[in-house]
Amino acid sequence: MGHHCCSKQKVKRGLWSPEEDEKLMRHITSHGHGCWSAVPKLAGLQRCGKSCRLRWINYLRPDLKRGSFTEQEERTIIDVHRILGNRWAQIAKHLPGRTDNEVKNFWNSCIKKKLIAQGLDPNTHNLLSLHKNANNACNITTAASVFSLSTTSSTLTSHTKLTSFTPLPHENATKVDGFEFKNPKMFWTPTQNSESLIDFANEFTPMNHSNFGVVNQENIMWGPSAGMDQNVGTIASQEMELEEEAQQKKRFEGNLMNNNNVNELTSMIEGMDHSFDADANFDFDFIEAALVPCGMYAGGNIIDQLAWDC
DNA sequence: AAGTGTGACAACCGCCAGGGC
DNA sequence: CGCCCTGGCGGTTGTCACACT
Repeated sequence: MGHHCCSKQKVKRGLWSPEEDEKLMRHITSHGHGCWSAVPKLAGLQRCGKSCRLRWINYLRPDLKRGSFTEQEERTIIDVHRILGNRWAQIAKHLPGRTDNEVKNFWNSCIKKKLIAQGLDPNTHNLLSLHKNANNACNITTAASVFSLSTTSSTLTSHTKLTSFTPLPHENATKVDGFEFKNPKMFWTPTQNSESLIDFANEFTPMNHSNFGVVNQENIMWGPSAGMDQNVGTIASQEMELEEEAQQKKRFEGNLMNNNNVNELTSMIEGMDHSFDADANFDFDFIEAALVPCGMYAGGNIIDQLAWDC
């Protein structure tokens, strides 16, 4: 079944030949693509305009990065997917030179299996057995993010929800609420209203400023900073909400997450002595002091940052 | 050597939103 | 307003090379 743009013409389908690539490449480099539906005729191709567009975007474009994904790119995909879900085009924007199709294929053929092998649900990034065995000690052998965030909206300020956490591998385990946390670098403390960590996780919203995120060797995530979004849950008018969003957006500009500063931050944190203390409130001054030199702290968090990219 | 299974990558399909008329 | 066209997106299928039996 042809598309609107090519229904009247006899169109070729399937894999592109080197000759077709050459024609398309020559046409676009000298004339630009303009209206894609006009490209096949102008370039002398018996193809649908849509097919030409796809071929250019996914294969012929000169700024494409070739070769396999690096470990760093893989981490980025996992981290962003945890937050955005299957929004491949958005995820690809965090990987210069990679296309949404490429990211999607890589996810489906590779990352998905790795996560499952690690005992993680690739859709939610939760532990596969987390809900079934909420009262049992939870042991895993592979490092993963300590917790993950999922969203139901692109405006995460009012919808971000902490949904799960994952223990880290270490011989010195600490049990809290039946869960075995191993070698925690940092810890958030349950509120007085939380009967268990699960409750806490389910209750977590950006309004709970006193609670905080966790770090392991690979991933860092953290909750909103103290002093911001205090009124997110009670904003009365739409104007106020829009104003709040505009201010946040301004704060986050130019402060994109990347693995370099994540690694830098991780090494800084690991260099400090922060022993696990389930009763203590998280030391906000510490995290702020660590984040500012890395250029990652702008009164917001990674999650919001990503949301604004949508 | 031939058949079969599998994984990676390429391409297509249907849906949707936005813009022009 | 509805209709049509277009580009963008995500899910899915097709293709091919390679490994295995």
